[in-house]
Amino acid sequence: MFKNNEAQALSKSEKTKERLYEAALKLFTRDGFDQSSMRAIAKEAGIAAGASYYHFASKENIVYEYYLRLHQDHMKVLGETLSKNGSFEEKLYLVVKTKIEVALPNKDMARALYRVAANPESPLSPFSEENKNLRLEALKVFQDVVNESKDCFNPQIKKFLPEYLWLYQMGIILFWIYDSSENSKKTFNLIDKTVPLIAYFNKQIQSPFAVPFRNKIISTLKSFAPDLGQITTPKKEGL
Amino acid sequence: MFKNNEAQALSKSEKTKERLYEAALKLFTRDGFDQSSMRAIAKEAGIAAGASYYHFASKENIVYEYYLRLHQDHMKVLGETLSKNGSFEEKLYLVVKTKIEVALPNKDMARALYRVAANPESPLSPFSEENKNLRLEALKVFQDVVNESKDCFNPQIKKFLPEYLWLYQMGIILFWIYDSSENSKKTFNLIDKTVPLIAYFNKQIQSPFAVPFRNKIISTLKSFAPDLGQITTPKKEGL
DNA sequence: AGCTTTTTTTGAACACGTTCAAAAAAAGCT
DNA sequence: AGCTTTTTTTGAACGTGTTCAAAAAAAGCT
Repeated sequence: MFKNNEAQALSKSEKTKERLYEAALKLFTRDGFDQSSMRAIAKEAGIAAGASYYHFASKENIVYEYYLRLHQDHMKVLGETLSKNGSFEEKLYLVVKTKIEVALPNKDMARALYRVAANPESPLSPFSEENKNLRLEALKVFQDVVNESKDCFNPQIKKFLPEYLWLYQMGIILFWIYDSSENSKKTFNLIDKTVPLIAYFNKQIQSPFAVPFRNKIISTLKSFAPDLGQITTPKKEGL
Repeated sequence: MFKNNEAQALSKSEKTKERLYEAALKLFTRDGFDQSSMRAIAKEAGIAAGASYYHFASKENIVYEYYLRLHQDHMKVLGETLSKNGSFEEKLYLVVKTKIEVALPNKDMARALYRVAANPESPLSPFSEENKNLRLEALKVFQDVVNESKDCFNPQIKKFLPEYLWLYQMGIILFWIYDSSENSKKTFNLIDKTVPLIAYFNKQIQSPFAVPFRNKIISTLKSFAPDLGQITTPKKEGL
């Protein structure tokens, strides 16, 4: 039944899967997601169309694979450069900037991904139950940004901040997808401006003058924290 | 060539279109957007599948028709209740709340719409060139909210505020689409909390103490005003 | 009424994503 | 080696959104 270690047992299949993934990436990049058919991708990889579905559950799942690897690449880049000693602002800036930089080479894939993301019923949505683990993974980075920086945070805000920073990053990515400026200049400009704004806002809100405003914000944050560990998308909903 | 008034000339065709639209709405509501085939919709309307494409350019275009009517309904509701005399907060609250209320009966359509919205290449995207007019229409409401209220605004902020309020509304709708709470309770709760927050934030920022912060914000708003009259989505983009 | 032009409908066809029973290949076992 | 079981591939088939030439219906015109 169960043979030795799985990694080895699957290695033959993994090879074909890798070939398929690379063929898909090539065609997606060249012709776009919609314009690349599964038949063409399979042909490029040298297998029959039907075989693709042995390796990927769907066409969108190939994009999901891209999503996973993107995250891994991001982690790798951060592992090298995200030092333990930096301000909140510096760290947040680094995380979000590198996220875009890593995704940059294939905007079309990112677009396909966000089309899926916008469909709450899709199991590939970043908010779906199936993606809980990856979401929690991504959240860890922002927990690090908040907890391991030398800045001070209101304890209540500190609790929710990572989840909202994740949402902020989602917003930046969405902006980037729509951004047709040269080299995504506008997106990087937006990051350059909003990260300091967030940091500044956070500092200002610590002032005694800001107490009532801060309380309002805390109250709102509390009610609507994305609660990334618990989000589930409705399978069906009547009327 | 051109006969009398167009409205009358098209009336026969419009009738079939209306039948088709209602059949689509019925099936979408009952079975969902993806689960309703064009063949089934056409059958329900009593015509051949091919004929549907004489009336609607695509399946998604039916959703777009829904989008248009939603806006008209919203305008109708606002026309009755959005008085010229109200605070910024009251007006903003009314606009956003009624927007959701009008859309409420068919969340599935709204979901299908936002799936399209997330695809910048789609001509149906709310950011696309083709939708410029509708976008400007929607913007007018927020211009009214800002200009016709008795509140004071920093002149520079006043200039960009309507476009950002439109984005805010987009965000609320996106939240609503994911919101599976009973009667969309959570979404209304979010509106209840964020509208006062926006109003309060706006008031606070007028204080002399807030000058440096305000300037930072104005600078950012300036650079990234959505500029809703000029957005165009890229047809294709290399690499 | 008869002829022409325009508008609307039809149904077969296309390419697509996906499924699946059957075949082939590989691995495991004695 | 031969047999069994598992893994992987195949290619035909399904239902889908959409297109299009041809047919039908309607409208316009004299």
